[in-house]
Amino acid sequence: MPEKPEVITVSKSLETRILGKTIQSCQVYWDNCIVGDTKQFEKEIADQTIEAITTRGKWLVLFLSQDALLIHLRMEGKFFFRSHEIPRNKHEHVLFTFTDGIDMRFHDVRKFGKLILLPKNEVFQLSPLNELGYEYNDPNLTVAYLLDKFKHKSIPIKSVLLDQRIIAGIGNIYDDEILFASHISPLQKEKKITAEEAANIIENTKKVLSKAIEMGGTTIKSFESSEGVHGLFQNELSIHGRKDQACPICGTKIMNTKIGGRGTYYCPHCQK
DNA sequence: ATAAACGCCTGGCGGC
DNA sequence: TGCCGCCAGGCGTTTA
Repeated sequence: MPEKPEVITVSKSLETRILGKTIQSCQVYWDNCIVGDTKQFEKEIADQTIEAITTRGKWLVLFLSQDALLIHLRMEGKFFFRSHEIPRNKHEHVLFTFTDGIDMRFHDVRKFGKLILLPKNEVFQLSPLNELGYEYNDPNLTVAYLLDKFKHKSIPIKSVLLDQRIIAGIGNIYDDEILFASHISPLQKEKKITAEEAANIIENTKKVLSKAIEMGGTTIKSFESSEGVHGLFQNELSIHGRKDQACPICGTKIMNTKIGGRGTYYCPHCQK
């Protein structure tokens, strides 16, 4: 499930493939992945050139001649590049055909991904980007900010880190890794988090995500970057996916449970 | 007002 | 071997 590091990997990959290219036409084969009117989307995006690519939270932001194209990969969204002559795979739901005859194809088995076309000059002030919290490396992400956000609620810290309105870009895998590195139980209620623990969370959020970005993200079955290049961070995961294995610090058997409906891995000895 | 539950989706897996 | 039911899981929507 692409989180910030995987989205950045895809973004870099797209830069090398499509920057400066012009979209000749666009065909949508699954209406529900387009937010707004599909026919309008197809018509509007034609003849626009890809000028820049960035990310905000887990969103890919493609700056075009007139508009910004926002893409959320959700669970299994990815891009493939194919000559326009090659028949469409059943999971390829949107085909962007460039003027050089190459398609960029949005492939999404689970059909959870979303694409939105918005005016580019105000894209960060509009929904959904204006609802996102700070990026993992934003200097505004401080202990005071987190404690203020935590103050009135009583949900587990695990669920708080998944709340994109507070910190944008953390998903289920890095959430477990950040809490393990911080020695905090995912079940800990957020309002009981101390200033020292909040500082740990911030520090480890930066550490874990930076390292993962450096390594190209985590390759699991549902993530593959657009050129088929795989990330390497899966070899660095300390806790996520290691049910019944020994904790790398104390050797205690790693627990797997559900918190807020999400599969959660933690060490019951190291994480209090 | 907040929080839990549901719905969207399909491939893969365990059980029989 | 084949079929069935269940699960994963981000996030918007609905219900409690």
